[in-house]
Amino acid sequence: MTVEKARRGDARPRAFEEVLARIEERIAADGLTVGDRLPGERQLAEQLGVGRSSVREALRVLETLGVVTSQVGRGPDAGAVLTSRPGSALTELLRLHLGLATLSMREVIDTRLMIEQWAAVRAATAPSAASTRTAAARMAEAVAAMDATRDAAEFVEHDIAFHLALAEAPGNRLIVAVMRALRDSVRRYAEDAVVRLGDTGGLQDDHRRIHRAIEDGDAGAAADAVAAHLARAYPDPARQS
Amino acid sequence: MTVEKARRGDARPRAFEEVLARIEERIAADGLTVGDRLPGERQLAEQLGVGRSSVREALRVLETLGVVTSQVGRGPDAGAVLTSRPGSALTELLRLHLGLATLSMREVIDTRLMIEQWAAVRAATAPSAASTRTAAARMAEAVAAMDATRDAAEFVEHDIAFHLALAEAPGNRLIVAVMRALRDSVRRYAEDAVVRLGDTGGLQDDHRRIHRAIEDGDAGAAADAVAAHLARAYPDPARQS
DNA sequence: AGACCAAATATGGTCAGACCATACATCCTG
DNA sequence: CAGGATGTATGGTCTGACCATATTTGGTCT
Repeated sequence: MTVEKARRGDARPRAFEEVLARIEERIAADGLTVGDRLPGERQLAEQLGVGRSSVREALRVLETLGVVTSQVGRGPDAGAVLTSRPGSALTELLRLHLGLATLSMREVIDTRLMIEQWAAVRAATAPSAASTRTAAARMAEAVAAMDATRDAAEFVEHDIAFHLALAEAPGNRLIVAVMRALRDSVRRYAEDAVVRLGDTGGLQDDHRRIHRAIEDGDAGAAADAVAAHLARAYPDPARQS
Repeated sequence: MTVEKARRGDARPRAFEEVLARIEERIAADGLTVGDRLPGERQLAEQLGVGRSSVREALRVLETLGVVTSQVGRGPDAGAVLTSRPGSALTELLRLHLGLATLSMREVIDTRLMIEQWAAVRAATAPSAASTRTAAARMAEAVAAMDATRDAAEFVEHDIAFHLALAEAPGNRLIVAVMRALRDSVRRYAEDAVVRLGDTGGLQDDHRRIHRAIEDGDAGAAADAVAAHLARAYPDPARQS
């Protein structure tokens, strides 16, 4: 039968969605901000005329999205507190969709290349900005730390710090959050890459080249250095440049 | 029994998190993919030795992250089905964090600039690739549709289509998902921008310039055109270039 | 046979109530 | 006044029940 099941994707109002909307309204109306507390689950349920389980599902969604965290017990810190962790949600998102093969590693690597090139160009364009200075200092520290270790896992940790510092240079929290999620989701892959390469000297040369280009304010060189680095660490079989 | 009391900030293992992990394992082990069904809530609860409410909270998380959708009723399509919608989660994430002032509009606009420049350069570098051809055609359509309307809301709809087509040119689903979320979260802001500008001729000139640069394979011109376009649509008071 | 309608059933959605574990608040004792 | 015992508010979890929905099943009528 060629019957279209049609409209089943449409509005099916669920109680927890209503709760979600009401909580959002409340946040906006009361001007709640990070650190403020929401009413207790039982109280919310009564106020909104729903069961406590529906309230809990709504809070679970907010927690997943990094907007609240829940603490048990009693006192000022107990209950659902507004927070701000866009990063954990992004990380979960990437991890799960990578697992489902909805996203490929190549797409993740390409996205990293986009972000890091952008950040490097921005940083090199404003080499004396405060955020660039901080980032450059942390990048230098990370390079030194990578020099000082022979352990692959430790090397990767400092490598992550290096690239995260780079992404933080332009001072865009959204991009930092995305970058952090990307790095977390490819952490294991990165270790494999280090082990496979064996010699980390080439990677360190790249790191120094990136750092120097930013210090010199040479945006073009910075972009090239980042591209060369990612091409070395994650060679793309499909693209031969 | 290994008693670790778990200090305050440590992992507080919750039943639904265990369920989440087990479902993930199951997806990986059974090689489940988009379209496959998970067992029913009651069955899962029994298998995992937890209450149904805990299973439901786990499923709510997965639904929030765009990994499953739930359908009521009976039959092959009922129950929790694996899907792939990273976009809706990203949109919610951005909307909520913009509401909480965790992210600023400027950061969102800057991220858009990054993505669109990257996409334009990629497209211009491979002007004859299939994905670029498709994208260019849709961009041309969108430009024509914008020419044909005087309604701000309708203009914005086609404008979104134009920019989304641009982002899709390189064929990276992750970046497309991010771009879609960004556009959705600034939709209202975009309408205001159009109304404020009054004349959409300049925007259309930009659109044509972007499209032409891609057709001509001129990566530099494409990047410049995108930057000029976003600077016109969302002037940055802090940056005077 | 076929078409149509009614009952059975599987599924998610929701609620109410109970109980536990936790962690601060309060009170009582010495 | 210090320190422990008790109280209590909070989230976490389970159970059981019922509802709404949508398919499946089976029976009945034409």
